[in-house]
Amino acid sequence: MELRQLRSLIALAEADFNVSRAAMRLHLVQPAVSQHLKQLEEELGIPLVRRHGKRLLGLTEAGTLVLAHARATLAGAANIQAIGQDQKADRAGVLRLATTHTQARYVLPPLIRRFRQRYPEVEIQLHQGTPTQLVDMVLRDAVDLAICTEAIGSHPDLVAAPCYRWNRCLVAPLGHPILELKPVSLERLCDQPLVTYVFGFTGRGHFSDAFAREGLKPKVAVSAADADIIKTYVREGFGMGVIADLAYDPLLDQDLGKRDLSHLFPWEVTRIAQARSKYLRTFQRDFLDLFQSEAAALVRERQRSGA
Amino acid sequence: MELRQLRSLIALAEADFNVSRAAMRLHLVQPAVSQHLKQLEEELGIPLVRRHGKRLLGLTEAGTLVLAHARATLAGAANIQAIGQDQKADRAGVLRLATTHTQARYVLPPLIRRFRQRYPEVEIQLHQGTPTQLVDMVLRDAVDLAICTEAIGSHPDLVAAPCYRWNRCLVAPLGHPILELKPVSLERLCDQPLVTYVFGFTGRGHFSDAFAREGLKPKVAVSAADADIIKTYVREGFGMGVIADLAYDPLLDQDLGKRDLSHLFPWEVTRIAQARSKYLRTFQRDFLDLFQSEAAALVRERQRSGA
DNA sequence: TATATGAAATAATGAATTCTGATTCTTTAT
DNA sequence: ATAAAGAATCAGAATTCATTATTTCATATA
Repeated sequence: MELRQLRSLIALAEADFNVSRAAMRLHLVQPAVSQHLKQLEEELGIPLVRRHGKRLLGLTEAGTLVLAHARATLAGAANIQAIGQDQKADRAGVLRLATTHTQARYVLPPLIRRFRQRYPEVEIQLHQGTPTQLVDMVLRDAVDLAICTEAIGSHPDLVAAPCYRWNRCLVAPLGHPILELKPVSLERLCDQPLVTYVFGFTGRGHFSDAFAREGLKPKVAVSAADADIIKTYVREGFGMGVIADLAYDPLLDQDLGKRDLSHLFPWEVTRIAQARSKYLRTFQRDFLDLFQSEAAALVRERQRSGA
Repeated sequence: MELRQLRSLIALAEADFNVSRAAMRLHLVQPAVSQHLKQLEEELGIPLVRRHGKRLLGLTEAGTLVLAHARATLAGAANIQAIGQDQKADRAGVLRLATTHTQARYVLPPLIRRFRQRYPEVEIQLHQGTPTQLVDMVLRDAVDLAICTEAIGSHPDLVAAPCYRWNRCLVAPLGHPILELKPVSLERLCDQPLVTYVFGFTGRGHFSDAFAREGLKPKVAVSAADADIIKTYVREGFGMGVIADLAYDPLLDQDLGKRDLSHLFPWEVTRIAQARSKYLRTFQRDFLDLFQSEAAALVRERQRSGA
């Protein structure tokens, strides 16, 4: 068994089992990938992909298993490469982060700035996805670190460190009656249409639960994956917005009023996670430390000033 | 980077950095291994082994890191091979168990017998070691499963399933006064010299703790790694023996009297553990299940009848 | 149904690699 | 100082690998 054969299998899976396309990605030629797959199947003695004649359709059951372990194996090889780079005190490299929109937009920028000052030669890649996708990305070693609020923390192959907590706030166009209401209650939130996050995103689970527990049903007019879109629809008059408190920008959102809602919903904890078996390069670990300490301070500061 | 280079590095470490010997183990010739190491160091750009002229002395710091990840990487490759074997419904293979003496001698035999009936073509390897060594063996993928009482269960890269609990009993030559004493107490155990397990073995930690908590200090005359040796010294009159209740054999130990001590010491839990990222072949998983269910029954039965 | 097209397998070639055996060079032990 | 053990070096043979060219096949289209 050779690493290149495993690479071909993975490329194949990521290219929808189009051999030519997989070969392109690997900077190889189509017959090479065909041969790798053939060799692998011959050595293992079992078919890894389902076929119809010459066309590859997908993985067999065994193939799925093998693919997972092929990923783990190559991740091991990548770790070794990383150790080499690291020990050479090479300050160049790539930092692949996966986050949700809220983090990328409202929390990360000042931290990335500081990080870039320290490591100007490191390329920063920001990947986005739903919390579930983020977890998947770290596990598949498609990214180095995931910053995420939900679905993380429990998986046995992840190591997750808590960073800071946040809650929701209500935003509405200035002059909107809800802004005058002294204590905003869950009932009042049900009076008028809401604009908030789509399911599976940024604490939407706990949001819905809070209403369900009281037997209430909010009228969600529009739901979106990120706060910018939500604010846009709020400005357009579709309803009151419920977004993460982090996502209210005192400067840019002066035309929107804000009410804290932390007495109505549970606090969410944002964590930063890595794959357990991942070797983090020095600058990657530095980013993790930076994020854990500075993000916490930053968010606390912002929550105090904005409240 | 090639898998064979990683194999050479590992063989090197396991052959005390004697290149020729490492090559032998790999069925290669000395220059091949030399080259692998050189290639690896060149690709990574860092020295992996410390040298004195041409002699290799040991790993550098980076080398230690790389070695660990090399093991993980090859374990991944081995997993893939195992999947292949398994899916071919190949009933042959190797089951590598690591246990302490007590398990191998008093618990495993009937289970191994049953397992062999089911899988006559599987070779069973019984490795022995201290609990710490056992953990190390599973983590290094030197064995498939470890059966062990201490030091296991907490490590994040292990999955451990509890199987049964046991406690200690006292053994002494027939006619020994302690055998007549109604309730044996910790104080009485301190009256005369004891023969029991060496430290780091089979619950010796909890054994010593129990005395320490009462401010007592037992007179341990002889300590040994396994119950057979302990019983031998008891027969020779060196003192009273304290061994695992499992290790008293009603047939072979008729010349020794037995007293239960489970009111004096905490129960120990024996677990069976595998590396988290390990793919277990069907027969290996079957053994695990067999052990978990049947060993529990067997031990309960033996504890009842012997008590 | 016949045909065209896109895609995978096959085959042959040439380049690169990997292992080996012989040899030289060093270190360590006597 | 000498012998012995062990590691690096080098050249050659064997193998492997990726490539191009070609054939075979599946699917879409007329």
